[in-house]
Amino acid sequence: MPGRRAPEEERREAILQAAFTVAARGRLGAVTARAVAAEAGISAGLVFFYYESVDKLLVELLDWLLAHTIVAADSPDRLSHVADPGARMMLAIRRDVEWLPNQRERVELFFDYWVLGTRHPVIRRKIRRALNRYRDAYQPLARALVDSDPERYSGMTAEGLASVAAGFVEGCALQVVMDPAAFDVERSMATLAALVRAPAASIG
Amino acid sequence: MPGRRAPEEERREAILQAAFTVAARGRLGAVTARAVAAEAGISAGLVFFYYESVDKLLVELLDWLLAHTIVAADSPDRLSHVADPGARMMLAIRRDVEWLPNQRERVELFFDYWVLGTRHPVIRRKIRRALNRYRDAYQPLARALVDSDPERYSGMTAEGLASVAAGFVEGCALQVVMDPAAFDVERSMATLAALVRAPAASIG
DNA sequence: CGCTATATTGACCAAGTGATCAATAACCTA
DNA sequence: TAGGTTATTGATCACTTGGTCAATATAGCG
Repeated sequence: MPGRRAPEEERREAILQAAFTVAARGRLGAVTARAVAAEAGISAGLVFFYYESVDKLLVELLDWLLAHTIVAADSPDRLSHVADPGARMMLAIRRDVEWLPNQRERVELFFDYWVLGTRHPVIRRKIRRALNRYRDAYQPLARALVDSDPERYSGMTAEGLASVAAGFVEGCALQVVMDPAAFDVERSMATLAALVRAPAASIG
Repeated sequence: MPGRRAPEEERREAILQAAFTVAARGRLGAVTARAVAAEAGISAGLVFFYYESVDKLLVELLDWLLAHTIVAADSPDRLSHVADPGARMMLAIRRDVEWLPNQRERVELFFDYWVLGTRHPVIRRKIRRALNRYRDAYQPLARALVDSDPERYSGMTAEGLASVAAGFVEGCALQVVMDPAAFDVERSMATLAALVRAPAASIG
């Protein structure tokens, strides 16, 4: 029954939503034109009417993903009442790590895209930027920490510290995706805290 | 020209080798029966004669990968002359991180398998075990470090420390695959060293 | 009520996939 | 040299994929 209309923007969005549903259910590999169309309750051809190729659809889905969920840049307010730079840093990391298990689907998708990005230049660029943005989000905190006692933190740059912090969270993300049952937020955070707290002057 | 024989084991191995060549060139997605056959200079059908399915071939390739390269369990001898547990730990991490850039192809493949594993139970199990084995390989070092001064490292378990160490290396692997040019071994190690060295009693 | 524009369909295509299998050529043995 | 064994081939099948497109039903407009 051709001809039935829907507001244009809604249709586009509905298709994107359907693509996400399919991806959440069966990962990126399941996102085919036909599968998305079936999920959206439309014909396959219509997918190509709104998105000229599956590739474009995937890129837009990545944009949607990055904009809506991946970047945990929201609510930095909860940190504002914590004065100590070190505690702020740890709290920020904890917040992100705690957030991972709830969003496993999306984290998995992100890794799918990440792998896809190694062959797809456009996606690679987007993923790189997202990761850089994520790392940079830690820099203010890192700088505050380093500046709070330059002598104590000599040899450590804000960039480096931010990089390690982001890397730690990413490592946790890896574990969450790989073996969700075995991942324990408290254990990871406790170890990180103990590691950083340890005055291991002999290490390195 | 059918009928030409080759020693059986050699043929199997040659096919596996061809599969790796193809995978190293075009990632896991490029490993099709025809591509492998072409690389090995044989017909497509013969691939199925030696490996009953492409799936089985992929699993065997993963085994080969894990056995031959991924696990950096070799040469723990270089650590033996380092007495200090902390220094040993750092040296072990450094050794693994330094090893990453040279093996980018294989690390990429490993991540391909890792993603594939989220849908393929057999592969998932193998990957999990490999990662656990890798983490566990750090445990003796971690335990020695913790035991060397229990008071100082109170609140830190050998398991947790090993997990964080492995996670750090995995994080570096992520960076190497995503943005090889931007990855700097020395910077990563220096930051880690500085982070651990910092007597940040206030953190956490 | 027509007329135009367009959103929508479903058939269709070419390409590529895993897998099967009869035919066959080379090998080994007697 | 003959004959059985088997490794090897390449054609072939069924299926899925991205993508195209003529046909068409609907909506909006006069």
